[in-house]
Amino acid sequence: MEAAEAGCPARKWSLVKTMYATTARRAVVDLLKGERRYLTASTIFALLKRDNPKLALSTVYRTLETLTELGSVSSRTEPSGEASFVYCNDEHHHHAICTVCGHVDEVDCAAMEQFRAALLANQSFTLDEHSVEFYGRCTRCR
Amino acid sequence: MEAAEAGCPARKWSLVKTMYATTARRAVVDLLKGERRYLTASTIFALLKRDNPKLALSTVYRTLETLTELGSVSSRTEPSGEASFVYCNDEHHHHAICTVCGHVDEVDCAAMEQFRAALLANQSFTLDEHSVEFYGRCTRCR
DNA sequence: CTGTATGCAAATCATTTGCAGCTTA
DNA sequence: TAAGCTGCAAATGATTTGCATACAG
Repeated sequence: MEAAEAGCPARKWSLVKTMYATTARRAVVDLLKGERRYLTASTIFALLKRDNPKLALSTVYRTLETLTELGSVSSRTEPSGEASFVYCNDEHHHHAICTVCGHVDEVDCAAMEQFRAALLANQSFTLDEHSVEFYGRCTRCR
Repeated sequence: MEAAEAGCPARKWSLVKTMYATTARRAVVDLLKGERRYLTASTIFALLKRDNPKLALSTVYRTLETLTELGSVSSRTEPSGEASFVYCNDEHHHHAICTVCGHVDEVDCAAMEQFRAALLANQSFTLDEHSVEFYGRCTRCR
């Protein structure tokens, strides 16, 4: 573990050569775009297995890794320790997660600027990046 | 994976019966209190192994689990997938992590209230819990 | 065709667990 | 002493990897 980059959300772009629009990839993306909530690799695998009987779990993992590098997918770690993934555009990385249905919305956080100023003033901490997750109830579940 | 509790930071208190103040536990707590930065179980194990040659990695894991339940320790997941832990008091759960030295400070976030109001007004999201991590440079590393 | 992606099975690796012996209160 | 710990080694379980085959462009 590197202290200097203790989990700071890295934005890495592989030197993408060519990206084949394969059946498996389309399936994963379509599913995630439709769900809009965090799903584990095995859940995704199970859901897609129906229509793609010969799909392999390793392919799901490889696809999720690729999508994450591209910034189309964001991941988190469930309390159980498993990784889970949501579809999201590359710009936003602040999520409002419904504790009832699991629905994930992206959040606009202009207010974060105030935090940055307060942090610097109060404890001389220069804010560079932040990782935020909000838990609550979405419109439908209130 | 449970959608309804998609990683919402649970605060669980085991029905603590008796807690023996063993050598291993004291060692782990002392180390974490001194470091104040996220350390993985194996790093902790390696550091303590010096003075406690017969310490077992499984004991470190069990101790960290206990401390987490008690609220004395908070954990996160490194990009590598390993879990890492910091000492912290039970009250605060907002960390300012230095991207240079890894030092973890606790953050007072009264400003979060403004977020709550904005979220509700802008996208009808009722904020219950939030998990926040700030990355930046601490006083010493600026 | 040629570079990629996939399936399958085997390999990793962090974390957990069973159990007999050792400690703490 | 008795209820809790610990070490050790074996068991788990998620994620990764090697490789021969199947596709996409």
